[in-house]
Amino acid sequence: MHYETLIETVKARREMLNVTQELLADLSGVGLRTLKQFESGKGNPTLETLSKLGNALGMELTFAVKDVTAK
Amino acid sequence: MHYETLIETVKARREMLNVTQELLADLSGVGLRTLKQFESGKGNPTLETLSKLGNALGMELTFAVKDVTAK
DNA sequence: ATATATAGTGCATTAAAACGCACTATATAT
DNA sequence: ATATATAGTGCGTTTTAATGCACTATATAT
Repeated sequence: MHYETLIETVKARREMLNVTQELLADLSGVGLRTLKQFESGKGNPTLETLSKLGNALGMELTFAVKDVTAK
Repeated sequence: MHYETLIETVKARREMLNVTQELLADLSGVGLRTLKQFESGKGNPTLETLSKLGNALGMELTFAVKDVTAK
C-alpha cells in the first residue's frame, strides 16, 4: 500500500464517519498538528501514530508477505 | 496487528529467507542499529522504516477497516 | 578452548516526528 | 458581507527515531 493510498484511506474513513480532524485528534490522542501534517501528505508518521489513528477509526495495520499470485 | 506480532512477522520472514540483520540492513537501507532496536522490541519505527523493510522482504503494509464480522 | 558469526546494548549525535499556537485559506450558512 | 466551521501552514520547542561505534552475549564450528 503506497503512502498516498494510505493517506487517502484514512481521510476517506474519517470523512465517511463524519469526523473532523479536530475530533479525530481528540479521540485518537494524536496531536492535531500531527494529524494535519499526515493528511496533507507531509511527514512520516510513526507506528504509534498510525496505531492510535487506527484504534479511533476502527482500522487496523497489517504487515504481510506480498501476494505475487494475484495481479 | 499488534506490535509484537508485527515484529515477529518481520523476524520470521527474515529468518525464513536466511537473511541476517546485517544483510537486511544493507538490502533495505535501514541502519543496522535501527533494525536491531526494532526486532528487539524497542523503539517506534516510522512508516518509512517499515516500508523499507517491507520492500526488502517482499512484504507489504496495509491499513484497512477492521473486519468485525470474522472472529 | 577458541575463533567466528550473529544478535543485543550503552552511549552519543543528528535529523526529524510530535506538538502547540497563531495564522491563513476555503467553503458554507445566515 | 460576514460569521462559522474546517483544513492547511509557518514557526518554534521538546521529544525521540535513526544512526554509528564499540562493546557484550550467545551459539556454533573447529
